Amino acid sequence: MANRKEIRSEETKKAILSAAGTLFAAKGYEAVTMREIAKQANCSHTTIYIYFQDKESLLHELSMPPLRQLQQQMIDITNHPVLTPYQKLSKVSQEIIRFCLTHRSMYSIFFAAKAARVDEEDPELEINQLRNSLFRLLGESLQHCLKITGNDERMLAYSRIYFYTLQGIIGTYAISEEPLKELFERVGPTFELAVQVLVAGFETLINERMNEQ
Amino acid sequence: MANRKEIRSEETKKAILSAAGTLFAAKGYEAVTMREIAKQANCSHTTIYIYFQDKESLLHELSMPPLRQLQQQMIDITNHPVLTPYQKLSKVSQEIIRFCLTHRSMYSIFFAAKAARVDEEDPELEINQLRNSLFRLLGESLQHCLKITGNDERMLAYSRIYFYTLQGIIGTYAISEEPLKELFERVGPTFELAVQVLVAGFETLINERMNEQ
Amino acid sequence: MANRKEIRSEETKKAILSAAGTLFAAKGYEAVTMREIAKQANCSHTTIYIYFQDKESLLHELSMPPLRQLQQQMIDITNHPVLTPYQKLSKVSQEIIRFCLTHRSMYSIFFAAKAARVDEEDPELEINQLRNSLFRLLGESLQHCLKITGNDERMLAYSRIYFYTLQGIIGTYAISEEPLKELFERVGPTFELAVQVLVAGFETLINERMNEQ
Amino acid sequence: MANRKEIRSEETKKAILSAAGTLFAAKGYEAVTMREIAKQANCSHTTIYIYFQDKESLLHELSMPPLRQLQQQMIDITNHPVLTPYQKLSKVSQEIIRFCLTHRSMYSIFFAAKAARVDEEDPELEINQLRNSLFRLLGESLQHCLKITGNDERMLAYSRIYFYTLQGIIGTYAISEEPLKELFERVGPTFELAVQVLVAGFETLINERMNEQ
DNA sequence: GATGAATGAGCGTTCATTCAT
DNA sequence: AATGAATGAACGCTCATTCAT
Repeated sequence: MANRKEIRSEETKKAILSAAGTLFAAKGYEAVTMREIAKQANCSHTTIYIYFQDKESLLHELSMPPLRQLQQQMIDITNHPVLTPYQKLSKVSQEIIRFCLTHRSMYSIFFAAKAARVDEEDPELEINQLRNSLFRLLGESLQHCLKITGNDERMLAYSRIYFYTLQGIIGTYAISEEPLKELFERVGPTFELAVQVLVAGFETLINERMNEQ
Repeated sequence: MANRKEIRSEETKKAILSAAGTLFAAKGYEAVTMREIAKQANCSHTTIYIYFQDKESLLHELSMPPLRQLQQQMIDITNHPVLTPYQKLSKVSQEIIRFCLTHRSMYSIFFAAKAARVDEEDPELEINQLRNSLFRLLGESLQHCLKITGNDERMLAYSRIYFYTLQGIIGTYAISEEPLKELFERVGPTFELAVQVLVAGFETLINERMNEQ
Repeated sequence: MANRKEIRSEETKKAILSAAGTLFAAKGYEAVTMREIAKQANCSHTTIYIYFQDKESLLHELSMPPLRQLQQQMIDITNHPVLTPYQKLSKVSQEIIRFCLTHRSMYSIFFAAKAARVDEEDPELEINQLRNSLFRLLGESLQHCLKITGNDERMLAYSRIYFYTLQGIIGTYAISEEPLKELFERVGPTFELAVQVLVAGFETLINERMNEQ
Repeated sequence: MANRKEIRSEETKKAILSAAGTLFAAKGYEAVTMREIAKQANCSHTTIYIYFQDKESLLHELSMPPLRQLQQQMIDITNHPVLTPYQKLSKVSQEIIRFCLTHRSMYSIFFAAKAARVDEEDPELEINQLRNSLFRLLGESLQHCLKITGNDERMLAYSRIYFYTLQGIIGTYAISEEPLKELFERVGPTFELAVQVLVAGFETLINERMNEQ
């Protein structure tokens, strides 16, 4: 029965993705071998090549669903009826941080400029679209929070600075082996404080500038 | 003439260092092979072993002199008789950023936690000492700027946040291929603005807290 | 058919073992490279790593079965109901010689003191156990033949001398390229004569000593 | 002055030979590198190639003088006016053993069949001549001791057996790291006993055979 | 669809040896 | 005569990938 086979096939693919995800997260992309993935997925290493073109494709495909999930979370927060703009920005930021540290090995795909492989087709475009969408959402969230209208250079600079700090938080802990839970207990409040500091700083500068004029 | 030989030899060594530096910066230490370095340095891969004990030594030798230079610059700025604490912090930060982006790949050596391998000897210790010294200098500079005395938890959190942003700036551009000069013309002012924002933010929070009490 | 594949696989493994055995015997373990073995086995050098963990494992796997066989032969001879002690000693000695010259290079594994690396695990232990067992069997055989009871210093010296001669026979011909059959036709009787000479010599000294007392 | 230079040159060569001798003896031929030899000889590793064609030549040249010395010792013992034939055989054997264990790494040159490199010229011949001479001296010494006249097959077999035991003694301890002095204190008497046993054995067989006839 | 067998390219490193001076 | 610089070949080994079934 074709149906039976399809189900079985889909299961294998999922097993591979799951194994790869776990291993990439645990040891980093480079340090994981195809045979390791195969062993954890309970299949032959050659089987992986039936479903995925190569190792990199695996990583790619692996990163799409959680990215989409993150996107949805960010949209949900953005559209939340009750939260204040600041709360939205803070929550969105926390989600991004949490996501990136949960998928340590993959975050490089969408945060690193290199990820944009230009020689690829639709799937490649999709990940770039997604990435751009996330950045836009974050930028808008910041903009709402700062109550700035228009997309002037100043806003661009603020967005960048905000992004730097986020990137720095993620980069600092992406390589650590500390379990996520402990990590957040230890420095999670500092992450929230960082948002507070940045927003306060932005506002101070905005006010100063208004007074100057 | 022995001189001629020595010059030639020195040139080869420099060519190797230069090639290694460029490649490490471009692709990261792990991803670069000795043969690649040799090809770029226009020599045999075995020649590298005449001048350097192994791949790691190459990286080490490559990173120590600029690190020492950076340390000196930071000390000079810190001890400057005229500059205000804020100016010192800003300048020190700019130097760190400039240094890390000049030596893109190597910054991982002292910014990445991994570098601190305790089972090594003096040379390894030296790099760790240097690193600690740099962090301390930066932390003190921030502390002076914020006029906080004592080393409480709040100061630690602020230091961390400050560090995140720096790390983020560096991480964001470390992988880009953009020439340093252009890069600084384009976003250098944003880096300065980032310091301004952070300091303003810290001060706002400090004041709020004082008013609360 | 899975069978077809299995057979092919088994053939490859055997080809590798055979090639390795021949080469080790001809040139000695250290002097043989994996690529040489592969070439002689008509496969890629990487293929060897499919069947054997590393070079040492190859040697190990190559030497265990014949060693076990030798042990069994020695036990069988020792327990033989009809043979005289002298005949047993002679036969046991011949088997050891024949074995070592059949597996020329590998004899170094258990005759060379180096083999006894204590930092290894079970497999390594097994080969050491085997070796000890062989030596014990040989020693006991000599002791029965000489009708010496107790394990005094004299017996130890005699055992050593007996062992030297055996080792000398093996060492002399281990490096020769002469086919085994021809070799035994040519000097096999001399090997038997050597046992005769040694036993006669031992007995003479034993008698002399008894008369002295 | 040519003389001055020649002396200096000769000194360098001697230094190299001395260094190589020490190192070969200590670590074995294969494990010693040309650079090591050069360092110990206080010269550049390229200098070695001025005096010796390659590494193997070094070993070769190194083995000639001690071999000649051994030959002289054996001749002296053989021609000794007072010693009995048995004493001569025993002494000659002890000298061979002592020599081989003193020059552990080199003994393979003249005891191993491989040493006879056929593609070489006079020097090669010399070492072979020497080797043959040593074997002849030993054989004659044994023959005198056994009082056998003529060179029949039986004598050849006895010579072989005697040689096996010597070879075995040397082979057994050539690979050990035990200092020579300790070694001889520990098992030197056993070496003498071996000669005793063999001679006694030979004599027993000779007598038996005479009685048979 | 799935797999075991097999491979070529490549890794860091070492070495004896040659070249230019 | 002597040397530092430089090299090619080779080492054991790993890996992602392809082939034949």
